[in-house]
Amino acid sequence: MKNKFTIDIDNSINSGQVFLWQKNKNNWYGIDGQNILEINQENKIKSISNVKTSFFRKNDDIEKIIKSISKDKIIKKAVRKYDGLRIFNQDPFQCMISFIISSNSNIPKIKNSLEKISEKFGKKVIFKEHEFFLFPQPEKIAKSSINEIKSCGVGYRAPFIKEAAKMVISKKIDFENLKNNDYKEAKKNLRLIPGIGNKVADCIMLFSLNKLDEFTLDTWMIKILEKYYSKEFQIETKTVTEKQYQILHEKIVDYFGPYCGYAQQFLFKMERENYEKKWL
DNA sequence: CCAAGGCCTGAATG
DNA sequence: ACATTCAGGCCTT
Repeated sequence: MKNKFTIDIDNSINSGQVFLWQKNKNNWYGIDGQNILEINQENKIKSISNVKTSFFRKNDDIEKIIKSISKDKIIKKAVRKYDGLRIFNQDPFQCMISFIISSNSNIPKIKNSLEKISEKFGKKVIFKEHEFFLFPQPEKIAKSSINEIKSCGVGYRAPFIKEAAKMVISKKIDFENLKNNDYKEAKKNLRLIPGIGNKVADCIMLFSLNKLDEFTLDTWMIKILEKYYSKEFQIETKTVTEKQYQILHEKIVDYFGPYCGYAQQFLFKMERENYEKKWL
């Protein structure tokens, strides 16, 4: 019997937030930084480190969150249809690299690139009789050459990736600080990293820095706003400019409230399924 | 402040 | 087959 506290693992993994996951028979296996997670059919979670993980955000009061974001028919429908969809709390470094790679790309390709990066630079480990590669540490990527990084299929993003890793090592970017920063401050800092603009910063903040009060405005979310929310949020320019992004974002946070990140995830999932887009 | 064009790559499209 | 387009953007002009 399904209830509000049951996580729908398949839908949550296949919602554009994580990429290094694979299903083997009935179990899901995923890389999260230096950890590997296994989820079986009964939603039992095991990790290679046996350290308690907050990956599944079980402390979120999901009932309260759902109530809070359920402002209209559209979002209510999405919430109902994708009942167990949850946001994960990822390793920030892996999340940051993932979304730098995501720009101007698509899910299968992002996954492919991240797998190559893990294989090339990450530590090989055996877990549950399967071979995995952990996500590489920042140091490893920072001292690699641009061409080595390029060989993972990331193209022009290679120098961004290297610089991002260097900024983490030098503490110009400190994830623990960013977690304590508010939305605006964290975003300002993240955007110092090359390859991280509005959209990428928003993803990193929602998926790894506990910023539930963000709403990512990628092409899909814009499409959704135009389709279902044209009265509430008018988009004035052809492409969403810096200024427009800010104005729109503020309006949306006003509308959906402090947990609007969840609203984004439900709407995104719904619309992508409508278009039958590919997942992992 | 806004619009336009280039950028790696590979899957999809014609 | 082979060329062209396009995809969860970013950055520079």
